[in-house]
Amino acid sequence: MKDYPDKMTPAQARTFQEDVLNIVAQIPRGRVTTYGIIAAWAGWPSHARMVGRTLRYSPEACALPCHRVVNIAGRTAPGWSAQRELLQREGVAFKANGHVDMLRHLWEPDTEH
DNA sequence: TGCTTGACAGAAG
DNA sequence: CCTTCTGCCAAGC
Repeated sequence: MKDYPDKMTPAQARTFQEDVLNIVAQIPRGRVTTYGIIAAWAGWPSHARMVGRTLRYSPEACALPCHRVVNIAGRTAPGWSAQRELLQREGVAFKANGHVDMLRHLWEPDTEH
């Protein structure tokens, strides 16, 4: 038995987007989370790419700390060099390979402070 | 309707 | 560590 639906209805797509933005808004300063984690928390484990799409194309995302979302390897978004500086400004440590130190900064919605 | 594109993830070489 | 490939799935064309 599957624990999640096969496809999103328009209504579910709206909910998904709201949940994504909602979660992103909760990421504490100096912490980061991943696309996959956000997708899973929104109830759609296999929709990590949708999270990226939502942040990329939602006007609301601009007002949120969307720079605190990186991929699971700690790599910042391609074509967005400013993201790294925004994070460093918050005290996020980067490893020698240019990736975020996930072990130190990874944050999950249910582990809030 | 069918093929291509990603702000992804994971495995392989 | 980096590149490439596969699986993933909504959007665009």
